[in-house]
Amino acid sequence: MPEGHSIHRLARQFGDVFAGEPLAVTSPQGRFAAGAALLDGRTLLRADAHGKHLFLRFDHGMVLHVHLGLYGAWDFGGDSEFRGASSIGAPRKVGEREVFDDGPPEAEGDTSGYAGPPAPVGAVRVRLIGSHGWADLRGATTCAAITEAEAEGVLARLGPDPLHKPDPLQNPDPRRNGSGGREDFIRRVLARRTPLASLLMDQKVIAGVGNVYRAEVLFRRRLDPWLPGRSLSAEAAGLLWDDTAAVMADGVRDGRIITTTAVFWSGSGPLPPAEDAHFVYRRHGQPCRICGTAVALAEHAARKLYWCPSCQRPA
DNA sequence: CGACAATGTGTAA
DNA sequence: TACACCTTGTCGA
Repeated sequence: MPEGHSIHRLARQFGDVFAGEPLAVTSPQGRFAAGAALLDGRTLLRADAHGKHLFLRFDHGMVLHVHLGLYGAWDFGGDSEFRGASSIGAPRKVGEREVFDDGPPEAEGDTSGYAGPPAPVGAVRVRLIGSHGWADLRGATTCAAITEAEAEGVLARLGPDPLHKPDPLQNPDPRRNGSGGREDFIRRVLARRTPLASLLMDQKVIAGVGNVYRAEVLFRRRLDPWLPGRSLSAEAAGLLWDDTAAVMADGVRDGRIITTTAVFWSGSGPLPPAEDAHFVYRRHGQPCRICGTAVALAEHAARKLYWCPSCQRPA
């Protein structure tokens, strides 16, 4: 259920909370037992996200590669120190649930210990345990212990990620840094007859966009989802990339997909409630927030596509 | 309690 | 295009 913004938050969370110390790695469900054994006791060096893929890099060169798919999720918990370092402070988000122990570790004056993870509920594919917290993974479509070379192979199959920093010093690979990615995206869109609705869901064209951002950014740019990519100007494609990057960066900050701020809430006040967070996604039959026309719904490549047939009509 | 949908992808037909 | 994957929340009987 998560789109790229959730995975970037998860990478930050793992880097903040689990990096730098040996981790106990197990597979309570058993399905990942062999992979867990390859990682157990190793120190996490860093956590990276590209699109919807998460890479946890360990000190012996192995990488835990996770893709949450449609309904995968991480649960986190730990002691007060874990909670203080946690970058996930907002209420529950899909794809990143938090469960904190309610016990009184502080009363015992012992911050190094915590009650520990709860007994596994359901199918916990992998469980990571550090000195201050734990993480449980369930329902992921991919969970594998791979080599760095294999991780490079995964990255090579992905297009540019708009959440990557455009700073070429931090991100020397032009294929992966934001500015090179923008040009790459424009090139790939203009080269194809494929409808924009399909191109935005193609992880080789732009990595990290899912069904919600797809619908929302096309609306925000007033683009007809059925337009062929090659019918766009380079400028229009560039603006589509820019708006996607901006709205996904908000998603990383907020822990939610909210695309209507700055339009209805002026951007500085409290965040809008869930029912007002989107322009068209899951608003089929309801009036468009701009023009009042009923939001349309179509099944496209086995996914639901929402758009405003009036606002998003070709000029 | 069962049916169904869900912010996704890979594989087979 | 269809289905498998395999989990959870929601809704209706």
